[in-house]
Amino acid sequence: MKKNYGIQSVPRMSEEVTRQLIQYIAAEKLKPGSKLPTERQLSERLEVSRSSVREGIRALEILQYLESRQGEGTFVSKPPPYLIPLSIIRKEENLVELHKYYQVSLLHARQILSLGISNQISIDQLQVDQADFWSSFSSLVDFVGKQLLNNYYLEIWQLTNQLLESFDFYLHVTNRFEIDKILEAYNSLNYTALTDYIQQIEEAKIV
Amino acid sequence: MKKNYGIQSVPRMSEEVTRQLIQYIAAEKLKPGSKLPTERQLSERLEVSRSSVREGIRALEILQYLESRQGEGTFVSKPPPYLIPLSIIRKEENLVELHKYYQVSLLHARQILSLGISNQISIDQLQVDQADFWSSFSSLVDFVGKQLLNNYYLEIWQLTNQLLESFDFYLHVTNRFEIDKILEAYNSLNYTALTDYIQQIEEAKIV
DNA sequence: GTCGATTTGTTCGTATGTATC
DNA sequence: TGATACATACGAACAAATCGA
Repeated sequence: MKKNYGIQSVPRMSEEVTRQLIQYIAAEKLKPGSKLPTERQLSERLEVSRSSVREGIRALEILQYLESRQGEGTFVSKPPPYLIPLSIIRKEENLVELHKYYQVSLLHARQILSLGISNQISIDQLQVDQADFWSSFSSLVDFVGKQLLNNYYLEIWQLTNQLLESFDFYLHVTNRFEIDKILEAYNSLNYTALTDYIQQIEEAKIV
Repeated sequence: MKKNYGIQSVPRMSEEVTRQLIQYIAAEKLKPGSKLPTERQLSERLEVSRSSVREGIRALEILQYLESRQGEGTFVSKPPPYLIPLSIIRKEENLVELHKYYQVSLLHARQILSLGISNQISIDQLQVDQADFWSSFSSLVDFVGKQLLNNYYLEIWQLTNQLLESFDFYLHVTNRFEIDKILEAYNSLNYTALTDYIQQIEEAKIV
């Protein structure tokens, strides 16, 4: 009885290839322009078919991380994109790197809430859990973000926030914040108070 | 002498598949959770091999746009991600959609320049073309952004800016802006003047 | 300029694992 | 339990592009 534990039942070969490729490039410190082993070599080393290797490469290619040219080979084209899905990264926690996501996340949270105020989006119907700041903050941003015309702010925020959560990053934020202060600033349309508080959040100590 | 300048000489089948899939989903107005035709059906309809179909699906899967489950099928998992590379989109200009990118782009430009000021990043060495506002503005953001610790701001900005440029979006911005005002505000560390001006840029008329 | 080796691009056939009924 | 539908995976073969001798 082998069932779906958690995310994915059976890891896909092509996904494994993607992971290995990222790891390989990092380990070998390959710069943009560097050539990767041929598909056949990768196929042998990783002990998967060439089809699977190709699928793995194709995924990294749409992220503009790799580029393969017929008759030449496959090359590293850019530094690893910030948007590599959770399922692929799964490396050790890197607080320095995660802190960058934290900043990007808060930038968008601030933007979403600011626009929420200026567009007079009411949050009366929102239920928040006073006890857990980050979960209630997430609910707030999510709630407001979904009602904005520009959905990209929310998308980037969700992406970064999701990543931070999955790595339990918020546990490393030692400062205690209060969701009430944010809700109060929001409801009283106090833009400066809101941004100031988010500024404080951004400057929190990470341990 | 035919060289590969720019994009790509011959479009790849798998890339064509990704394009078609995006188009198909949009045309059929498929919601998250909707099932796509089977790989074999797609293979027949698009007249490509199953391998190519799979490669195309794999690319959209890492963007978390599709999700395929063995024994079940392939499903739409999320609305089209904002980060779909230029080579794939290539649809008609959609000013409404592009305007969202414009907003995201300016959000990051503002953040980059603000951090540039507070980190006292000098722009004395920067050469700008006074005549073309957007090209000089790009140079500025790029120049400052590269010197920040957090490279994700720059990455998102580059992504959106690149897309806007490729669709000649800036030609639709009728207002005339002056790069000097921005440079002056930046050099005099006048944070509010800077953000105010960028605010004006964001509110520009698009025709 | 041609030839041959290398490498990615593409296809097809086959077998297997998984989910649903 | 069995049957069906579907994705997963492999390997062989050939096409097309690139590069160097």
